[in-house]
Amino acid sequence: MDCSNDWDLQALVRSCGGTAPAACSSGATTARRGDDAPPREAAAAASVGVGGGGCAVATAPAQEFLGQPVARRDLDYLDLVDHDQLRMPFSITPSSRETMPSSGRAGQQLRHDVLFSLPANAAAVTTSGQMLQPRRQPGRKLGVPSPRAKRSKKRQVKKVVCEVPAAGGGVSSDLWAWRKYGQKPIKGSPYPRGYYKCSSLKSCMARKLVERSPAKPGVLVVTYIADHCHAVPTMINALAGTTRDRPGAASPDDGNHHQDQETSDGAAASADNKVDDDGADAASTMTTVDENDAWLVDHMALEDGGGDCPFDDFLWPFDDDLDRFLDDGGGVLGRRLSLYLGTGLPGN
DNA sequence: CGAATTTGACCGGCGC
DNA sequence: GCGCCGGTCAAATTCG
Repeated sequence: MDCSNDWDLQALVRSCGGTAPAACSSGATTARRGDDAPPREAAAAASVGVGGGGCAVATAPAQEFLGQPVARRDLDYLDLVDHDQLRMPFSITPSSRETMPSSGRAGQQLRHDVLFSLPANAAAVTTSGQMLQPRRQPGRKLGVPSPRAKRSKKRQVKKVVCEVPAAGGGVSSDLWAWRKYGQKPIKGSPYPRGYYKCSSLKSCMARKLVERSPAKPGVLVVTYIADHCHAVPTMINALAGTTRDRPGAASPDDGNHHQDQETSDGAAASADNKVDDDGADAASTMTTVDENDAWLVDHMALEDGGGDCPFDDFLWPFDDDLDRFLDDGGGVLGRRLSLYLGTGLPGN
C-alpha cells in the first residue's frame, strides 16, 4: 500500500551497515587482501562521502549510486509502513552513550552501538510465528545431513548494532554487496530477521542481520558482524553477485502484516527509491549512498574515534562542520540534511 | 543458464 | 542434561 513498504531493505541494510563496519575494517584492518581488493578503496571512499569541500557525504542522490539505480527487493517483510515517523535527520546516539544533539526532527534517532564479544543470544525473546506461506517446499532433502561448518565463537566476533529509520525515503544501499542467506522469525518480535552475507568475496566473513524493531516498527535494527576482508567494492563488476532486483519477490511474512508490498512494490519502488532508468542496468549490482549512509559513515567515524578506523580520512573535509554541529546542537548538520532531502543532491 | 532468494532443516550456545 | 532459540546451510525455486 504504502510506498514506504517498498524501499529496498537491502538497500537499507547496506546504507547502515555495510558502510560502518565495513568502512572501519576495510580501511585498515582489511587491507590485507590486496589481491581481492583492488585499489577500489579510494573510489569507494570517495563515493561514500567525502563530498569535497565540506560536503558531508552523500555524493549521489539517495536512489542512485554513480548513476546506478538502487536495487530493491526483499525488505518487504519488514513492513516498513511507519516511514513517516522516521524521516531523515535524526539524532545520533553514540554507543558511548553520549547523546548527540538532535539535528532536526525530533524523535528521529539513529543509534549506533558497537559491541564486542556479545553473548550470542543476547536478544532472544519469545517467538510469535512461523513462516507462513509454504508456497513450496525448498530445503534440503530429508535424511540428508548437512555438513554444517562449525559455528565458531559467536561471542568473539565484533558486532556493530545500529538503528536506522526504516524509511523516510532515504533508504539506500551502502557500499557493500550483501546476499541474503537466511531469514528467521524472532521470538518476541513480529518481524523476522534477515541474514545477509557479504557477497563481494566468498571468503569475506562480514555479515549483517536486519530486523525491525518490535518497539519501533519504523526503525530497523541492523547488526553488522565481523569485518570485511576486502576493500569496499565499487559497483559494476565488483559487486557481481549482489542481490538482484526482484520486483515481485515474495515477501516472507510472519503473519502480522501482509503483502501489500507485492503490489506496491513496483510503484513504490519507483516513487520512493526511484530507480533511474538511465542509470544503467539495474542488473544486479550496485550500491548506493545517501543521506543515511552519510550519517552512518559519519557516525561510525565518530564512534570510532581512537580506534584504528581510517575514517578520519573521510571526515576531515567536514571536520569543521562536525564541530559546529556539536556546538550548536546539530543545526548545521540538520540544515544540511534538510537540504539533501529537499534537493536530493547536496553541493551540486 | 547463472545467480539470487526462499525457507525448512540442522546445529551449537546458552539458560534453566 | 535438556530444551529453546538464534544462526547457518543448502536444495528448490525464481528471475533476468
